[in-house]
Amino acid sequence: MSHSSNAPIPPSSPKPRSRRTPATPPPEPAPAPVPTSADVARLAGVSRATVSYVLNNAEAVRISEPTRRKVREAAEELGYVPHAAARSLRAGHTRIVLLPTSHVPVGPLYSAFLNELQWALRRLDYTVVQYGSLGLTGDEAARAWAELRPVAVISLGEVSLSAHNVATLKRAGARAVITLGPVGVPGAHALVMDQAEVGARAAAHLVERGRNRIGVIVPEEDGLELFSAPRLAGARSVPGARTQVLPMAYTEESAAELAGRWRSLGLDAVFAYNDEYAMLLMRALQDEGLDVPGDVAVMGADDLLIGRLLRPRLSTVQIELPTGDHLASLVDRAVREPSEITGRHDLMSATAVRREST
Amino acid sequence: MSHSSNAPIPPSSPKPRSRRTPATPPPEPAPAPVPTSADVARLAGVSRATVSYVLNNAEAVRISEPTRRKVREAAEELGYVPHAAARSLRAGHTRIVLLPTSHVPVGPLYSAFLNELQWALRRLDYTVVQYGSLGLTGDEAARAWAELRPVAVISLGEVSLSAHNVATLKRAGARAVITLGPVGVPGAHALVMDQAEVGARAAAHLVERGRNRIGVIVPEEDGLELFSAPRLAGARSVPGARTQVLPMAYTEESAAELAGRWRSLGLDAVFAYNDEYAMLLMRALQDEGLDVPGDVAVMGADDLLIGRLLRPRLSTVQIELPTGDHLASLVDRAVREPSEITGRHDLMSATAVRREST
DNA sequence: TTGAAAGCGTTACCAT
DNA sequence: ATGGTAACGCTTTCAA
Repeated sequence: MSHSSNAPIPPSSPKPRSRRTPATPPPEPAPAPVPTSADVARLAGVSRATVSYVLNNAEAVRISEPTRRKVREAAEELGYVPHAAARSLRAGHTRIVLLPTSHVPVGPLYSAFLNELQWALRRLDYTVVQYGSLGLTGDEAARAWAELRPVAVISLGEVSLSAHNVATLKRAGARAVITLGPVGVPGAHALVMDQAEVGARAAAHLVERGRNRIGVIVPEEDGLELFSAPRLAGARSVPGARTQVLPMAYTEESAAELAGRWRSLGLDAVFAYNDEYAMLLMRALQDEGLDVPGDVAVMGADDLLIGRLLRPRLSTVQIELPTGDHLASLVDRAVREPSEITGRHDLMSATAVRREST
Repeated sequence: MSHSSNAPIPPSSPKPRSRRTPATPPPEPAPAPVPTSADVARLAGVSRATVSYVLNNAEAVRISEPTRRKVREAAEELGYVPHAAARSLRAGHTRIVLLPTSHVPVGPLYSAFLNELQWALRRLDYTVVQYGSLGLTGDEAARAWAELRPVAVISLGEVSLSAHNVATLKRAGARAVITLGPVGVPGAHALVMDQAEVGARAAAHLVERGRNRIGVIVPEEDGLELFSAPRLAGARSVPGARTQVLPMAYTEESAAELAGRWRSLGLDAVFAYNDEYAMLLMRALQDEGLDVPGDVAVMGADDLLIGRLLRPRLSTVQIELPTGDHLASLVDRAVREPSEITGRHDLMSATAVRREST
């Protein structure tokens, strides 16, 4: 186990030819080797330890000003940049927050939210790794994520994690595994954002307005079930509401097709996945000669700006989301003191907003 | 400024059998140590080398089936997951593609594009690291990115890189530094997506339709200058177009305010940043009693679906973007054979689409 | 067929 | 005030 690597090095010793792994014979243009702290040390005529101290502003040890300058200049000259992987290997932990991504944008509201979250995490000095997990099982995903040794994982529910998967991640060093989905996973911090409430508010509102034969628009696009399924379930759960599932793609054709057979459906209201789908369908219904809300009440969700620009103005479900900063600091707290935050935390609230379309 | 290593996270405490450095006395809840390949080897009664061979399906060496099973079972039992950082440290390179992010969503079109790109990269087995670079100078950003030793960097232009910065990244092992912005950086692969063309097409279309006093809507939101500035410049460059800059926020209030003083501006056309801003303004103008396109022609950009749902239907600039797959494979080629792809590649084309608003 | 050991780049202890 | 050195977890010759 003795690592007698580069033995006592005279400051003037010539630089070794090639330090790179000779895995493959250098094709032709020998790639210039990445400068290491050892290179800096050699150039500055000091030890690697000293380099580390200087560059990290270590306070435990005192380094003379001339030495500091020498080291800094050497680093500058070589264009030295420390190696994050080596550092975290040594440190025993990373600052990686892993964010699994579904492969379809789930709408402007959540895109903005996720974006905000990333920024907030970045501000707290975390490194956000976006990990696409298309079609991975819980086991596969957990393994793949664990390889990166993230200090935290924030899952929206793209993959359904078992308690065992959470355990795998924790054993790999994750101090916080957070689920944002409707369902809590045993062992994980559950920050509940239950989309079911959205559907429930919408349906309840429609029932209140005297409608009870409610069509529910479910996007045909893949990857949205995560949001659309709970919303549908929520709508179904409302007493007095007779719901009917209506798949629709986010295209004019699909909307026109649905609108074309609308009269035969015998519905007096519709709740769309979100305001965008609602707008699309409402336009198609109007083009079909139907009156909104006279013939059919239309309800959207997410309270997007476009809803207010339509005529009639779109009734919707307004969603109160935590700010990215808030969630980020929650994550940060969970990382610092894993035991502190636990159990379910409700983060989302939904309210029906009546405008003119219902 | 960021010393991610000196993070306020207590190092994992020592295992009873003392593999870890007993730096600090165990706080309280001794976190179980992360199992390593050595642990697997010990449990399976083989050497670490054998473990590596088995788990990586090494073909150079033949391991007996019983041994393989023993190793696999041991790994399973311990929930062993290899450590990506250690692996890439040893390997001398990573599969990280670094994607700097601006802190504001630049619109549905580009969000979707970036999302697609991430997926395509993921499919090619790259790890996408989203790196927020708010307010970093080129030097700072290059350093921070280089620490991760990404094999490729895809910059949209959030930070302006110098040739020196590109050199830093390459010296840190980046085989491809790709800029998607309008301007090429010396030393980088330039995949040009020049937003100026969008503005030029829009203005040219308006001039063709007999309008020449053109207002150009520029978002007040931060982080969009990256796109809006070139679009504005493009519009200005069109002969015969007299342009006027009109800052506007993406809110009803801002739009109403602008619409309120519209008649005093003496304009006969407007080109908005994108279809969303166009929709917002068009509604405000209509509410103000102005006729579109009679009193004022309205032109959007990005050819979003909503534009086709409006009345009058929104004229726009359709943008032909490369698919995420295409760009990903371009990146992949650049990584595999850095010399092959070089120089400027034009990736974007823009076409004016006349509907009813102009 | 398997094992011992070197080394990737870093940092932190313990000597000078 | 500095420098030697071990160790983080992994892969890969080289020997046995």
